[in-house]
Order: sequence, then structure tokens, then C-alpha cells
Amino acid sequence: MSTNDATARLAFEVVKTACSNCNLRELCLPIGLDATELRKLDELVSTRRRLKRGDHLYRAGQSFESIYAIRSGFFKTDVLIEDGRDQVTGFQMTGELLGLDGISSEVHTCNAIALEDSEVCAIPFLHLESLSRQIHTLQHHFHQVMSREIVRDHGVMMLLGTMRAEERLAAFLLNLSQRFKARGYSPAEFNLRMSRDEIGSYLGLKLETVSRAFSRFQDEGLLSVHQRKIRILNTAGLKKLMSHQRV
Amino acid sequence: MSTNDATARLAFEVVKTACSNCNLRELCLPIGLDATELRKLDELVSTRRRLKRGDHLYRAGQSFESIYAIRSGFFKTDVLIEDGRDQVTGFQMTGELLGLDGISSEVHTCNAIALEDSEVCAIPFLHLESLSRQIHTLQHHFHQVMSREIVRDHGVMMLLGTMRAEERLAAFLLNLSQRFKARGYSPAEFNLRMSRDEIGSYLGLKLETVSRAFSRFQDEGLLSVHQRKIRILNTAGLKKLMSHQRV
DNA sequence: TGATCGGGTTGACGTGGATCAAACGCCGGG
DNA sequence: CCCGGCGTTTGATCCACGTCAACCCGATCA
Repeated sequence: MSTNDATARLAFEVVKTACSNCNLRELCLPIGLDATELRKLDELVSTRRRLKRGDHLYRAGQSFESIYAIRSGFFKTDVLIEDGRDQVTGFQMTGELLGLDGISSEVHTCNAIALEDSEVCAIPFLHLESLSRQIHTLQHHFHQVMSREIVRDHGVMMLLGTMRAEERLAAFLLNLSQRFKARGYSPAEFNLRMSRDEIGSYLGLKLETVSRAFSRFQDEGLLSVHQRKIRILNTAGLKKLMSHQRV
Repeated sequence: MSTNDATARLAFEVVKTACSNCNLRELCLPIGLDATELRKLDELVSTRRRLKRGDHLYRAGQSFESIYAIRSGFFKTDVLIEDGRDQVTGFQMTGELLGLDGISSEVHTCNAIALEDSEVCAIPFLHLESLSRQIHTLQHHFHQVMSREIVRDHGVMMLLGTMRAEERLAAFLLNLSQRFKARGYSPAEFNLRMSRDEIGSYLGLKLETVSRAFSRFQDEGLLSVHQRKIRILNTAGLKKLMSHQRV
């Protein structure tokens, strides 16, 4: 490879990494920034990382330095407690941020694991704080992202605390559907990246219960399910199921 | 009342309100600020609000302008969904912040209700953002507070998703105990500010189940319970109960 | 002092989801 | 092409917690 090739390739990589060129910029941290601000953010988001399916992006206990923006791929986060129990606390997709839990104590409090081959942008947190002292829009947007995470968690608490199995699964599928839609994919047809066991862990159910709920939904004509391939046939029906009044 | 009296009283109020004079400054936003910075924060935290037991500090749907630091008292937050179900998402005490959920959409997403007569400091959020662009320590601390809320929520998800009734109640009591301790109160003896129903809602249980768990703990000599007055007799026992291995 | 009321306790019973167990089907390797 | 393994489905049974209902107790008020 000639020097020119190498340079060209390097330039290409840089372009590929830059926020200003990223097709996620409407979804990710750069929302609302002007050209100058975007350029500053580009400098910040220097490192990219590729992960293979099953790789850990970080582990609970590791020291926290960066948050990560997902460029492509799909992740889960989970927490373990000493006695061996664990729970999936979330599934993250393109444009979403990982690692916010680490800010509080400078140590990651959960594991982040790629559910498919993925690529993330590492954002050194101290740099982000520094830059968001200069760019109000960035600061505010970051606060909104953290707050949105809190609101999302409240939704999950609601789900775990008050919904029954089928309602939980319906809520889960509708949420996924909507997030795929926001990314330009079909809201009606998608592949689950996670196993029944992982869905169950997230929803506070056993995998058998998840499986039965899928079968029931299929029997009722709400979905078609082939392994991890889901087609939503009756969105309204799923929504109705979710708000099934209980005493 | 003479003019002098009024002036004196006003000065007194101001002193009382100032962060620099607040005995919660080690617990609340001012952590780690120097004298100059504290004075700036004082200007920010101008408004105080008193609430009686049962009063709403804010309601879901109201537009978000300020976050609130609890000076004294005790709160719960809860969310409702259309079909009438609701869930308590947290109990907040002295020195803790309320309203972080409102940042994401400029609208409060839950209700905050005083469980006893309380007093809060209103912190206009745009001012806080502006000040935290000037004071790095404040900025970082605020980020930590938001992150801690996320970590706490993960803990609740864990509790709701994997623990059984007695484990949940034990976790809840130990958490309260530790928070009272951090505020200089007895970790072993305290009054619950919330009803069995509210505890149940938070823990994803029915009030009867909560009541039965209390009775069982008392039978086993872990607690003494008289209405809302709790004495923890065997902290280790409660902890052990929490990590009871299941298959 | 007795009546009322709301929160709390306790008991009897029902049920949703966990558990245990078996079988299925897809997929990669020999 | 068959084999072995893993994720999934499905069935039978069990049990923790919900539900329903009665009762209790302390606080408030007439």
C-alpha cells in the first residue's frame, strides 16, 4: 500500500467517524448544533470501537472514563448481584448512549454487551463536560438525554410493578417497533436481537412465560413469530391489550 | 410590626434560605463548592416553598421550570397510566432532588406529593445550567446526581424483576435505614411516612402482602413494628434474607 | 363515652406465572 | 447426510402472591 493510499484511507476513516458526517446526527448528541459546534464535537469523539457479537463494551466494576454512542449494532446492559441473580436493565440501539450509570461513582455499575456486531463512538466524559460548558445546546441536550433515561426507567418500573406477562411483552414489542420506526426501519417487521431468556430477564419473567405469550399473540393473530423474526399484524390490538383494565 | 422588625425578619429569612448556611450543604447540590461559588449558588436558590402533608409539589403534565431540593420533609413521586393504574416511583427525603424527570420534555412526567409538612428550595433549571457552565464542580456534581438516580432506578428494576416479597421489603427497609443514618438519625428506629399501600405500590406488591411480611419479620425477631414505627432488631438477618439464593 | 372512619391485620381461597420435564427444530460440523 | 447442541416450545404441576372478606385498633368527633 502506497503512502498516498494510507493517507486517503486515514482521511476516509476520519470522515466516517466525524459527527458532522454521521447519519445519526439527528438522533444522537449533535442534535441542534451548528457547523462550528459540530466541528468541536468531532474533535471530542475521536475513538471508535468495533465489537463482535458477545463482546463486552464495559463491565461492572471497571473505572468509568467515557460514555459511548452507538453507531451501529445492538446492546444489552445487565446488573448482577452477589447471590448470582442478574437482570437485563435495557436494550440499546443505534444513536443511543451507553454508560451514563458510571458517572455517579466513576465506576461502571453494569455490563454492556453487544448482541450483534457493533460499532460505538467513545466520548471521554471530562471532555464532554468541558465542551458542554462552552456549548449550551450540547449541555442542555445531554441533560435531556440523562433525564429521558430516568423517565424510561420509571416506565420499566411501572411495567414490572403493575403489568401482567402479556401486557409486559406487548409494551416491549411496541417500544421496539417505535424505536425501529424512528430509525427508518419497518415498525411492523423486525428481527429480535435477544433471546427469550434475555427478554424475560428484562421483563421480570421466565423464558417459558415469554415463549407462551408469543404463542398466544400468534394464536390471536396479533403477531407472526418465526424464531426471532417478528411481524406485528395488529398494533391496535397490542395497544388495547396493554391497557386492559384490572381491578 | 416596625420597619426594622420587618427588615430583620427579611434578613433572617434570607439567611435561612441560603445554601451557604444550610445544614444540608454536604448532602445537597453545594457539595465541594468554595465560598465564592456558594454565594453564586445562593443567588440561584431564591425561592422556597412550604408544603403541607398531602400537597402536590408538582403534577404530571405541568410545565417544567425548576428542580427542587428538599430542605425538610418527605415526598413520594408517582406515575399514572390512562387505565387508572399507578405506581410510586420513589420516596425522597431531606437533601434529595425532585423533578429531574421533567428535563427531558420540559414537562413533569410524574406527581410529587408531600408525605409530611415539608419545605423545598426551587432551583430554576435554566439558571442551574447557566451556573454549572461557570462552576465545573457544580456541573460535575449535578451529573453525578442524575446518574445516581439512574443507578437507583436500576436497583429498583432489579428488586421488582427478581426479588420475592420479603426480600423486597427487607431491601426497602435497609435502604431507608441507611438514608436516615446518612442524615444523622437512628438507622435502627424510625417512623415510616408512607402507608402500607404506598410501600406496596413502590415494591410492586399489594398492601396485604406488605402487611404480612411485616408480621413475619416481627415473628422472626427481625423488627418490631408498631403501626408506622419501625425498630430494626437484626440488620444482619435482614441482609441475609435479601440475598437468599434461589435456584 | 360511644360512634365513625381509615389504615392495618389476618384468614380462606383462587390464580398467574414459576418450575420441572419432555420434545422440537434449526444450525453447524463431521 | 446424519449428528449433537442450543434455543425454543409445550405440557403438567406447584406455589407465592393476589383477591375477597372479616375484623381490629387508634384517632377524631359528637
